[in-house]
Amino acid sequence: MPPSTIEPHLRKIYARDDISAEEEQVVRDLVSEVVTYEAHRVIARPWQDLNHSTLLLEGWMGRVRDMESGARQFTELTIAGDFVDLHSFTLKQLDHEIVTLTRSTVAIVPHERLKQLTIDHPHLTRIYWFMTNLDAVIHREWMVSLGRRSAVASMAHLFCEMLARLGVVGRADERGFEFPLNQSQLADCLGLTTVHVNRTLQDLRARKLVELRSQWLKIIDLPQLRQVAEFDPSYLYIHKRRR
Amino acid sequence: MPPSTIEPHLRKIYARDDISAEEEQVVRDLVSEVVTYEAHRVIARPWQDLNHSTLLLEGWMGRVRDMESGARQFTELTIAGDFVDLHSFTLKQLDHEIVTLTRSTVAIVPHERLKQLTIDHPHLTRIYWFMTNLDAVIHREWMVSLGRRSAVASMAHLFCEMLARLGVVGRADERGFEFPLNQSQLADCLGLTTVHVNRTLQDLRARKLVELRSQWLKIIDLPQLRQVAEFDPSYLYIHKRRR
DNA sequence: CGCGGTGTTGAGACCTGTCAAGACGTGTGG
DNA sequence: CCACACGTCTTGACAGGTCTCAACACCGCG
Repeated sequence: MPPSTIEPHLRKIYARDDISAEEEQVVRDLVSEVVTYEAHRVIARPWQDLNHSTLLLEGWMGRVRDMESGARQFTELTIAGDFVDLHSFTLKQLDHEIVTLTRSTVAIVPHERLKQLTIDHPHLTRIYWFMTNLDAVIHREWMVSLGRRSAVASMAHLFCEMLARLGVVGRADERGFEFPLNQSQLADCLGLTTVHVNRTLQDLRARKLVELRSQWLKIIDLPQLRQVAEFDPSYLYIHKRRR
Repeated sequence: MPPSTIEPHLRKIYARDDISAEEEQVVRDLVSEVVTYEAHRVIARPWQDLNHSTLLLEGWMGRVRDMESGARQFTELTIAGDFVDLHSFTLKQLDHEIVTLTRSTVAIVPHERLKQLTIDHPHLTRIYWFMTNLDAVIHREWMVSLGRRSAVASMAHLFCEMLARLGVVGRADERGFEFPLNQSQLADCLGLTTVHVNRTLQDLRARKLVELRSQWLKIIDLPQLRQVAEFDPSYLYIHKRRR
């Protein structure tokens, strides 16, 4: 496991904008403490009052909506460098759970410090505002998958998305990446059943696009995978632009 | 048609936080001009550079993702008082189209003024940041519909959502509201086909929950409708809280 | 060695999609 | 005032993707 530092978060920022050395220090000083959680823990429950946001340094976490029927829908997967719940700063309470998918190390960022940031650092404020807007962009892409893509295409799309996002923080290359979700969790991302996820995975494997074994996603034919997914990475806004 | 003013927007704000008289004036001064568009126009295309955001004063607009195959997915419906693309301020370009569903009057808000807002008015900045986070909350609710709800339930849920949101800006009561989408557009919101939307609408009508005729959604049995939808309005954050 | 979690398989049902045709309705032009 | 046209809504028959339920296999771990 790489050391748990704020570097991936800075890489995520620098992929979208430039910040000064002073601003970088402000970002580092947002963190009040660093905590490690075991895998499969619920870190925050819906409608609970929150006074800090959680920046994921290492591991995988997710946002899940639970339904009365027992059905679940993941609404986002978060990886090293992502804020898991930056939106809790303005929302104060979340509409979903925050869970760990693997053992995870996080940095705690008190909302009080974010509030001070909105007073003293308009540029960083715009960058963090951008980051939550980026979450919404990813949400929209998932909506397209859930609403309009076939099971194969949406699964392929998810793999392409994670490859691109993990690439930004140095956690993936074109051979593959660690993918810690089981088939049931994958089903809850894609709006499918476990059984169908299993068959879809076999389909992707039979087509010689990817293989998922023991938490590792092996990419066999990226160009074809992208084509099946109709994947266009533009929506991840991986380019610098003054915000 | 009610007069096109910024009042619905202020109502939307006041439903979530209080602002001072001075701040209210700042909000009013964000607007550089007011424009009216005909129905069924594309107002902004994906990846086009934008230097202003669009605040909807009157009418219905939407955000749509177009796919190569010709399939479409609406990702949000916007009504009087909503910013259609506040997120374009930090994104600079959008990942989707902006279209008018009805004749619409909008206020143009130059990004330059929003940038100045982030420098001079941290509280208003947090409120507008909240507003884009609210869009993301609605996105998550749609993801749940697209991924985990049946056709009947997600349609019922959409009607409940629009009732609640329109209520905030005084455009609906418990008898119903104007609903200008045709069945094909409704299908593109719900991730269904037109044919199935037609049958689902008949289902809701047979159950004596709602009737949709000539652009008017008549609500017959709201408690039952909510139950079918498993609708819980908390996610709309319709309560004041210091942001 | 047994156990719990996870992955795999089969058969059948069901929800939603596809395709195609026809009905309705409103505005327009002759 | 009628005829027509176009968009929209409706219907039927059938196909197909995904779900359900149940059983079984695999595997790491205590």
